[in-house]
Amino acid sequence: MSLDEIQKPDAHVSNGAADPSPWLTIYRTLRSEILSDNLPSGSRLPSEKQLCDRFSVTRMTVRRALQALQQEGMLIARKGVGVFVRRTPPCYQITDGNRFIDNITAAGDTVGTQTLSISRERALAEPAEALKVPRSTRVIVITRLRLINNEPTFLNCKQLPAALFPEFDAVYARRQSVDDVYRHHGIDTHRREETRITSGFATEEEAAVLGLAVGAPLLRSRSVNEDETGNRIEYSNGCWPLTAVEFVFPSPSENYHHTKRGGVHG
Amino acid sequence: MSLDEIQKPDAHVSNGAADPSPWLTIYRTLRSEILSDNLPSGSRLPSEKQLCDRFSVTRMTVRRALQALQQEGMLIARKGVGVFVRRTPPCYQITDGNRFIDNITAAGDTVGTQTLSISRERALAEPAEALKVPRSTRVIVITRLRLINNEPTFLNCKQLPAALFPEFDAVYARRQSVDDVYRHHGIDTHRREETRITSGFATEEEAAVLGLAVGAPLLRSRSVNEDETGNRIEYSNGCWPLTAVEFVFPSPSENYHHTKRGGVHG
DNA sequence: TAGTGGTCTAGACCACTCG
DNA sequence: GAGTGGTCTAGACCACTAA
Repeated sequence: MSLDEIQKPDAHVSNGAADPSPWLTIYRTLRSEILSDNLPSGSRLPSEKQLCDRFSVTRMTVRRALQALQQEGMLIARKGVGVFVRRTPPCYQITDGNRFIDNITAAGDTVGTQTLSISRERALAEPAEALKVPRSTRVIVITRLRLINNEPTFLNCKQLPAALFPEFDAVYARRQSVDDVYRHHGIDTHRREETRITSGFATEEEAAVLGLAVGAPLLRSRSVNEDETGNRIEYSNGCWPLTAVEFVFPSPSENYHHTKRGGVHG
Repeated sequence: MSLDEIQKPDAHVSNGAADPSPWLTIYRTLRSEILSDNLPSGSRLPSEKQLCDRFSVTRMTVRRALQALQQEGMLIARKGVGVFVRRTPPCYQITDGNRFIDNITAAGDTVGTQTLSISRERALAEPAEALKVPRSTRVIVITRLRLINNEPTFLNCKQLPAALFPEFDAVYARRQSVDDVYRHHGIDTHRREETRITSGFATEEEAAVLGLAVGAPLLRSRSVNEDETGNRIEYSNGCWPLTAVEFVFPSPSENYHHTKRGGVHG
């Protein structure tokens, strides 16, 4: 296998020979029409019935193609309404160590924020461990949806030890900025302590806010921030549509690995 | 997270036999049987026809459930043979900056390697840029499948500037170790310069070697290694089944971010 | 109320694998 | 040749949305 094949973005496409199967033809046709902006972002596709006529197949065959495109995040269906082009998937580069907003705006894109919920809860095992506080410590839980160029692109949920930020609500209500909350409480500087990348599949809620199909694959990021004295101040959990993001991690350290006899480096 | 968490909207009715929808019931049933090891890893499921009888539905309904489980990497179908449980998905932690093998063996797992191909090619634009060599420079392309506990888990393709490793084949043939090739050519130490995490969907080839369904979501990692003098010696491209891996990136730098008025930190 | 997508049925033919 | 999964047909009923 060549590297080209590893990098090939086309998933379902097999040999470029003649029509392998009707649904694959429909898949490829619609996909290229979306990518060529022939079906522009946000536009509504012809109804399934109309697509049946166009391609001379039954609904189940059309739906097979639509389902694959939904899984990839290119289409989103709304029951009783229609099927819509979700986005010509751009891929935003997120460089670890930079602020979210700097990553995006540096490329000329605009960032928006919707605060979905703010609540107080008792920390569960995992966030408690990450924040180095006892379980059931009171935490502020804030869920926000980040929009890039007005497209819902990143769903984020932060947990902050409540004791550290007694005036969270007032400050956040005024500025909608967690950074401002930090500053207000005397934290002028902080750093990312660790980032973890995993993945999964969209729950109903995630799918709804991100405009994805339920069960669509997601990239999940989890990180911990600490202030300059090493206090853990934030546990953050977020998810992206699979195709929407590329994480860039610069050189993790200046340590060199010594090659080992008989070892294998990956 | 998975489709398992889908809640039926009209679940207010108390009759215990309330079926949300047949395919979702089948999905959940099979999924729990796999996770509970009732259907052990590697075992063959009853044929679709048998599942139809068991659940009293038609094949299309059974297949709807099987398709979702294939997409998640829990099942893999082999035409003309049957449907098999792929794995009770473990999640391997890969910490950036460590060697591949150290990451895995530290947790007590075993690592194996299958060399799939070795060839010489001319560098395409992207690897050439990453390696800081002109396009069409001769590179050694080596594709390997890494097995963890005898399960194909990581597909990796490295590109090395051919001029730097004139005796690649002889050394690699002897030891099957890229590290040994480095040492043989006087490179005793090297470091990861950058790592990028993206994702995508399995091509036919990737699906075949990883035992996944075509189009199943993948995590892709791309990295560049350099020697102690800063020469780029390796461009590496790999992919994992979505649920098989968690990437851990420790504190990227000691630089602190100053909170910015009106800024938002993500 | 008309149109949409979500689901399901009961068949069918095919390519593939294996004994 | 028997059994398997992959695909497709031509219907059907439902829940949902919008005019």
